[in-house]
Amino acid sequence: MQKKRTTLKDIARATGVHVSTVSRALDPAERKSITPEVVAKIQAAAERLDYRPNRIAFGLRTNRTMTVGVVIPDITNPIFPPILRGIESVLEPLGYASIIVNTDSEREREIRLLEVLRDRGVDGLIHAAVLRSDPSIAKAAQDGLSVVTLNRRVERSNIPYVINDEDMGICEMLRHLTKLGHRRIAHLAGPQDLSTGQLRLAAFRSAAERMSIDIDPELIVTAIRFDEAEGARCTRDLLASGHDFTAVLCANDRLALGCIDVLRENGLDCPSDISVSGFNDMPFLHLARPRLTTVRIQQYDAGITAASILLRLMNSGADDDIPLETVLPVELMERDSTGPVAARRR
Amino acid sequence: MQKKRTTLKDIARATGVHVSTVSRALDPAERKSITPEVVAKIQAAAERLDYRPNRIAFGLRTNRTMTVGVVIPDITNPIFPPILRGIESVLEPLGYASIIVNTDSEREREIRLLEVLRDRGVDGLIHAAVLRSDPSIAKAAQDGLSVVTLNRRVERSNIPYVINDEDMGICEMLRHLTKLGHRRIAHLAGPQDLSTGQLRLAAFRSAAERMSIDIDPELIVTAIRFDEAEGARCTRDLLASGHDFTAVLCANDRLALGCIDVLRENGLDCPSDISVSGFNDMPFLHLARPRLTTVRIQQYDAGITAASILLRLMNSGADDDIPLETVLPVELMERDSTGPVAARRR
DNA sequence: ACTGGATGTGCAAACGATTGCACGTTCGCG
DNA sequence: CGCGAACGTGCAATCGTTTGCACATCCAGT
Repeated sequence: MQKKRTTLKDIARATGVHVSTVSRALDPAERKSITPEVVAKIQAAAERLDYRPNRIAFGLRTNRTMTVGVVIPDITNPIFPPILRGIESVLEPLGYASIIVNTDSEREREIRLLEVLRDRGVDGLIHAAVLRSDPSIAKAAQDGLSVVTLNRRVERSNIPYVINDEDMGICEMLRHLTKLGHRRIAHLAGPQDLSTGQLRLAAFRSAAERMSIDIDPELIVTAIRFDEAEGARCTRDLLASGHDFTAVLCANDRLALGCIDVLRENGLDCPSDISVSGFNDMPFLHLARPRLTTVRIQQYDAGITAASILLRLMNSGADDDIPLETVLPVELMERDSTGPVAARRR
Repeated sequence: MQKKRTTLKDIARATGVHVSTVSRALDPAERKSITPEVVAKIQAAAERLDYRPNRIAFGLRTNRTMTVGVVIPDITNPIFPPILRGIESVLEPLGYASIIVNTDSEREREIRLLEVLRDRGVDGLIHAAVLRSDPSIAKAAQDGLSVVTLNRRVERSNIPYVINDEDMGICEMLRHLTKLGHRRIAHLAGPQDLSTGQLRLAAFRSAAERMSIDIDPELIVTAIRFDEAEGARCTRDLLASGHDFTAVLCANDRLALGCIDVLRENGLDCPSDISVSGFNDMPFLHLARPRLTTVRIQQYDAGITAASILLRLMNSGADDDIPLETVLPVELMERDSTGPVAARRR
């Protein structure tokens, strides 16, 4: 079907040398061991015949596919596209291609897709969908596959990871809320089987302690997914509990959006009645009203960083000391969804 | 580095048969030519040794990589993730992986990435970023590569394409606006080197003619990109022209968002002063206020359809008659950004 | 002039699978 | 009982590269 491509053999025939000589002449590293005129002749022929190396054959011989796998929960979640572009921006110029797979946060799916990627002989893996304890990925790393995790980390392993400064983000947000006079602050926590959810909850607790704010345990409710529906459900629970609160610090933006919707349904205005904050500053968030106060994380840079570390990992002589942990700075984005606590509720 | 995987040879050694026998026993199509007991023995060994076929070797031998390339302008544009999930939903279960590349609508980049994909020996290509006249992709198709284009089509070629019913969408939107009393309707057209931009403008013209609405040529302004900034610029031009209008029908949602911003800047309210409509109904649009009246296209289904056609193309005996054109239905979404024309402006 | 080390090129074996062909059994049928 | 077809398995080539090794050739040093 495909018009057949020219191979080393074709060039060898055209120039009257052996295919191994052609191979060497075309390889910058080996080129020096070949007479310059021969190299020139071969390069000319390669050019003329429009030679393009067969990556499949290369891969079979060298066991390097120049391909990396990227595992994410779901590409339709808008925080991932910028991350992918970040990854691509460092890997693509070096000749790597990436295969992106969506786990939908399902363990079965994740395991199967991991198999698929390994079957395809990826040289490395960027994993942005690991669970806190994730045997399959730990095993892959054990087997010698280069792995970096992104946004999340797998505990008790030496897999390098790139995360955001969750502590700082939560802490600044809490400070922001207290500065506005809030004391009864609810936390809409993320899934506890994900390190982001867990870290942000822990950060919330410790920051509250440091600032000596009493946290009513009933005001901490845990979502089982990071989405609007769960944000809505948790907020309903919060309201139903009867415990009073003037602000809700949410573990991510989507929970916050769901939260605001339910407040509105119940006749509560954000921010004049209740302040709500998010986390991530996801793309297109600027469309929402009120504009959400949130913590911006560096999505594109996270991709760049993870890819760079993966590169070092793949090329390391094992002597290379790769940083196990990279924490990216975050930034508080004060917008309209948080405001001073209403006088009557103080 | 990688712990080495078990190969056919290992199984052959373990079971005392020849590697070719192992190959056949493991291939459902060839299996019937082997004694059942032998098959059983081989399968058991394969199981025990955790055999996983090497796709690279398979690819080299058979010239099928079970990989498809997906070319899009930019993954951070939210209409693409659902499309990708649609594609994945049909291809992944069949063992295909996809390599996604972003062209940023740059011709150079597109050409280079196309090369990359061909070098990697993709079995087929779904291209959602073609230009109206796109020699490089036409050439690829000519060379025998299976190609389907999505959302756009390349003219004067027999490359199958999947598009939306732009005509119907524009027509219904226009009808909707006229029903609200609008007569002086501006069109914010998309880039004319993209088939969507061109088709929607043509649809606008012909629909207006059919409905006998006079279109002031000065009220048609053309964006050079499909983004908010261009929507803003064009709207400024529109206002500066001094020609009066009560509604702006935009060629896509992002143009509409930019348009509404500029109207607001100029003290004009949408929809009470001027109605604005979009196209695509992109994800997260529901966050915007006013909620944008737009035309919903079937993003996920478009991915499914394109992938299905690609499959037929890749497996066709060439006798198979593949539909050249597939037009997906669209749906008018009436929301808050369009309203009756103000009495004083009638 | 002879030895010895460069230096450049060719040879052939990998990598792990698929597949046309040949070979040796076994079985059915006349 | 014998012949040929059918059946099951093995052999070896092949896909396009890379790469360790052998083998010439040449030149310098003694």
